[in-house]
Amino acid sequence: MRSLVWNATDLNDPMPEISLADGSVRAYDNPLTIADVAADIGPGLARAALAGKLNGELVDTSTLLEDDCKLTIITSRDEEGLAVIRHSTAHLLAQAVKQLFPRAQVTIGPVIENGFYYDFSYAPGFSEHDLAAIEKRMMELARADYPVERSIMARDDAVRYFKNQGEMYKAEIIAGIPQQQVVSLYGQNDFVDLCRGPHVPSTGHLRAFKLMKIAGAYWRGDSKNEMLQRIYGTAWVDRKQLKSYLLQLKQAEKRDHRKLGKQLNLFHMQEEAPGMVFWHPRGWALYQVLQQYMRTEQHKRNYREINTPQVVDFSLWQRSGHADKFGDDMFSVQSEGRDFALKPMNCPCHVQVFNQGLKSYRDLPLRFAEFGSCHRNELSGALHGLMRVRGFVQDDGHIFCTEDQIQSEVGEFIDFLHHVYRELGFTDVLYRLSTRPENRVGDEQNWDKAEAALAQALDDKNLPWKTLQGEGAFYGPKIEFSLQDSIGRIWQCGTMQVDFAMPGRLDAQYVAEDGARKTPVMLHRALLGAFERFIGILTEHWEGKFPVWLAPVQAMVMNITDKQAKYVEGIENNLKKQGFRVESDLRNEKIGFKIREHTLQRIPYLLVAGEREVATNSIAVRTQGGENLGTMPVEQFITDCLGSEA
RNA sequence: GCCCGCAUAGCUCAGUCGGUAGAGCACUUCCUUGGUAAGGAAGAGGUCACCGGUUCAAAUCCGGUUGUGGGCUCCA
Repeated sequence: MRSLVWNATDLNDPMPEISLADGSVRAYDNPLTIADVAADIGPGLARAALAGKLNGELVDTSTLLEDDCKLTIITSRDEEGLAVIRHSTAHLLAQAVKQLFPRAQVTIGPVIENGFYYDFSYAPGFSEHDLAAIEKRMMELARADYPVERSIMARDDAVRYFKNQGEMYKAEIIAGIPQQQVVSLYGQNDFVDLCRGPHVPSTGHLRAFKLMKIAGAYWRGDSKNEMLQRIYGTAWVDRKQLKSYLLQLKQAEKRDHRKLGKQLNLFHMQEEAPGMVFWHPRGWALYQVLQQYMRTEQHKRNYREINTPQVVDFSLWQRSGHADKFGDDMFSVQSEGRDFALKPMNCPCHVQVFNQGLKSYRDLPLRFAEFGSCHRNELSGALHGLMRVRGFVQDDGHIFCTEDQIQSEVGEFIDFLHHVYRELGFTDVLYRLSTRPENRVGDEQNWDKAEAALAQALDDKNLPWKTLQGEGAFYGPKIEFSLQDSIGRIWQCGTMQVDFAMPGRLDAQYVAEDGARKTPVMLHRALLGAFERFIGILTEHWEGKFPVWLAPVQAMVMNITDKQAKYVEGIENNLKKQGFRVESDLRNEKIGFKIREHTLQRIPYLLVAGEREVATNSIAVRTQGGENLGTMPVEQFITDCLGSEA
């Protein structure tokens, strides 16, 4: 092998000429692999090379270079390198599992955020206690540094090969590939798996991984299929990165709203009411502030607040179409021989309000809002703290309008939502457009129109959005506005849904300009979604350190000795009269003790009154962060710290 | 609903090999009246989630139920 520095005159040279990422070009007198090129550049790179990017395509280092090409050597410093490591670690897991549990069948093992998983079919099932042994075997296999070798096979041969191995799931996957296609297999020691690749050159490159948890997962993601055993793992370039990731997870745990909810005494849940919340004084204060804030903001935007019944005869849900699709998930109430349901949503009730009195096109757009209390009997396994509950209150709203008004209404709504999210501290919003599902009502043209209207609205605002194919509601497509919790799970909060179907089903009409009766379009929308979920997200986002205007208790007033008790109560009452959320702590404890306690309770301002403050008719102000703002009269504290929003 | 964990005092958690339960904080009482992240002492507090089984004996082993945690599925 001979490497030459590129000479611009050799244009007809048959040797492979390789343009590298740094702009240099190398030519060789015979075909060679990416690993060879790496070795030619330097022994350090030869050791570090995990894969190559050949003309933009990610390939193995064993790939033979025969023609001129553009090549980037991928190492663990590249994002793609880490993905390759994770993918190869998934294979390592499968190899270890096959060695320890020969009867287990392999299925798929993709890379996910922070790691990978692998799904196995194994009738006796794995237990979390098995993970340690599997992980130990993985370490041994990695240390053995087996070369990872790629080979190809005709599709039908591959199907036969895996069937012979007893790997029925693999055979089924390969049988789904077009017949004329060849498939690639990757082998390491005694283990062979179907895979597109690429993979690390040898198992020794896998140095920092940890198996995290075990879960069930349906074959091909369908709950009608059998359940497989999924093992999740995390993998990193080195031990240091792994350690820092695990530490990060541990720290995120401290922000968990369930933990903070208990520590800050916001709410609790108990066995007698699974999935429903008992709000404590401080949690309810937060809830009420949030609700009042939303009420004010909606009022500014010409929403009319209404309120509709909790218990409604089943016949209404049948007419709306909800009983058909969600009947089993509704709480039912039998009384006086009639079947009622606890309302699972507010829209049919809003149509009832709309239907009272004849509406004119001049009334549109008509915007109804309700803090609507809803109950849904969610699957027990779906419940999750405040994020997924069975009883909740939506900041629901329905806009009745004409088709021509859709675009501007959706646009205004997005602005509204951004305003609210910004004031609550959220700037990272995920935008998704969920399109027509298989089970749906309404005709196709209306679905076309509705989906196009929503897409257009997102584009008009220049928002980065993704499509969720088939994820829309049964009556219309929706934009989902989602936020993330402390460990990155995505939760839908806001929504905007275009509905051409339900108004017609429930006989909503208005009189148009020409005197004809027409059916309005209905826009279902929520900004927070459910107060419960939003407060969960809000708590994790602020780590319980809410901004003053949201804080359940804005200030705690405390005395140094019993002699200042009266004075402190006076301050407390004064602030309360002005509408602030204030408490006092007159306990016979040292001031350091009280400061510690209320600081841990994340109270924004701690007000201390001792002899000096009483003498000067003032208070000493300390922030939650520990900053001493000095001594000042109450009036000054209000203007400087609380603002005037009480 | 499904898969895998977990459930001990108000909270956070110990509890070995099966031999009738322990700490810290919180709580109550007393002492202390102390100037910005834990002052001291004493006391009280548990049908070990619930139901059943094995055993001379179960917090501990086995089965079931409920709740809960992590996933899957679902999410009007």
